[in-house]
Amino acid sequence: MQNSEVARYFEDLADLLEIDGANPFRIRAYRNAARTIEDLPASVESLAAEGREALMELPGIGEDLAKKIIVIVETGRLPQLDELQEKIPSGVVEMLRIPGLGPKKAAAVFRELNIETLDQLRAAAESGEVASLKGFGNKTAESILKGLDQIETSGRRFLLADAMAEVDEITADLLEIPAVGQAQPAGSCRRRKETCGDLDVLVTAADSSKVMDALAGHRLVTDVLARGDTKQRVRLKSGIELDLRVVPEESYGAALQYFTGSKEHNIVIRRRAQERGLKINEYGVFRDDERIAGATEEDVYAAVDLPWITPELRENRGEIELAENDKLPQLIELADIRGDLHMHTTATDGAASIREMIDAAKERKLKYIAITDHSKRVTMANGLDAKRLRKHWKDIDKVRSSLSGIDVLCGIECDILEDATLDLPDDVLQEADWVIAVLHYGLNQPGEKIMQRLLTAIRNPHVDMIGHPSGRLLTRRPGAEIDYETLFKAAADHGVLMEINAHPSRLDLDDVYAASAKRHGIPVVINTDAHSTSGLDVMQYGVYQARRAGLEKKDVANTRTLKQFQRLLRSH
DNA sequence: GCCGTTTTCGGCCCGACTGTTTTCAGTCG
Repeated sequence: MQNSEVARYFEDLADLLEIDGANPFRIRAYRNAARTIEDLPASVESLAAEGREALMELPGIGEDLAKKIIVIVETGRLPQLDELQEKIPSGVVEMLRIPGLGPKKAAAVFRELNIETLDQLRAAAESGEVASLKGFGNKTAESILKGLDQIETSGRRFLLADAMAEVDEITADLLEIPAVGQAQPAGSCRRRKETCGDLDVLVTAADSSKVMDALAGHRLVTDVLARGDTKQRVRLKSGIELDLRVVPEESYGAALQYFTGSKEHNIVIRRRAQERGLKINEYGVFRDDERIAGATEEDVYAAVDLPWITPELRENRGEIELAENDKLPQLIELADIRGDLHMHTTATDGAASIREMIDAAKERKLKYIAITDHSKRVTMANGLDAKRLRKHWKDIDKVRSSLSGIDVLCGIECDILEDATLDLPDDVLQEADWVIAVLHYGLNQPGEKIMQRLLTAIRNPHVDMIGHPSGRLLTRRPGAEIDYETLFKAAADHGVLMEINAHPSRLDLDDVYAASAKRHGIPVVINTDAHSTSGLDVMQYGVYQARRAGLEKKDVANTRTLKQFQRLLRSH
């Protein structure tokens, strides 16, 4: 059973308990547990097999939750969840997705009006029944109707690359306003999380109404959802929502820290403040009523005896302990990248020729690249069979011999077929400078079969790297069911590298598993998987993901010179 | 439900905005 499945039980239980009016701290305990399990690099199922004590080592998992996890893993059910689902119809849980309608109101329409589905809710909102409930009114009914329309289209998450493009444009435009001092994006976007649910922008301004007017009239904005003295919420044309916060200069650092999150990181930071007799809010760090810090983030962290922590690490996954012991990693930067070892040309589904890709790589100051077109199984992309591949390599060789300033490897992105064989014979793979093995098809196969395929590839002596290991496409489809512990152990044994695919829809390995690969001593390679010259520009997103995983320059193989890289390949 | 260099009980981060309210509950981030 996948960790995310186990986590789902506790998320669902927490939702139901909220509607049921349970103790909020108990609900939080379930949500914390869900998150811990979700973020766990190891398989919670195998941990459960070791017994209760092993599970209780995990933060936020006590005796009761450990028992529940074992029950879930062994039976596929959770009795408490079954009972509550019996009591509360699934339609009532769905109501929580309506903005402005939380567990209390969902419970009210269910209990008072016997409403069990979203359709019934719509009818009751239209008839005025909802508005007549105590604590409800016409505005609430209207907002429910609007929310019902909205959840059909939104509620989704957005790719980091798309979110950043929008929030950066808006931030730059706000900075043009004379009344604005500082401005920058915060939230998950600033933490470079692979997807963002909404956008946050923080500004300092003498007159907040001028800033809010400007935002309301911005070309990307369609609706103003809420507006107060310091906070405004708008919806963009793309459907994503954006929060604007206006704060005074002396609070800018505290607000930036606060609105960058993550929530989990901030809870721990605030607890540290409490332990020191301090209080942190978005206006500053206070001892009693006296502000002792707040203008910069550095000051806020210093107030709780910590060095500044880079936003990418702020997930409460151990960064605070590292900061405390002065062990924060020196994270990799884009400028550290020397090579790009995954890209396509017109030989298969790329838009640019060999020569164009090489020139574009040189423009981007890359010292070496690998051309890695598809193998024949990818018919849609005009994948290469042995004969065409050998001809392609000859073409590459011709171009590279006439060029200086960049090294070019003759590579291949070879499919791992559904029957766990490779799409090209060994004698062909042997001739390659660089072999990436990947899953493209049959991603829904059972975990065992998937692992058999990956392990076959890893054991093949010609395979150098597993590309986009899970095959996921963010916001569109989940990845294959992979046992990462087994995968990484095998890769470490056979000297096979792991990719962080930098394409904004992939970012695969993800942050949690990239960190795990590092712990297994496996060098990670960050590649663009470019299908055009501009596709080479997504390297930045792969670097963000690597930073979120805590990777340093030395952990990423393509920060080395080509000679060092090839030595690593042979020795590893 | 978890957790403990003040605690095995009694805490658990903190504030803005909205709508329905005459002082606050619910929701959200």
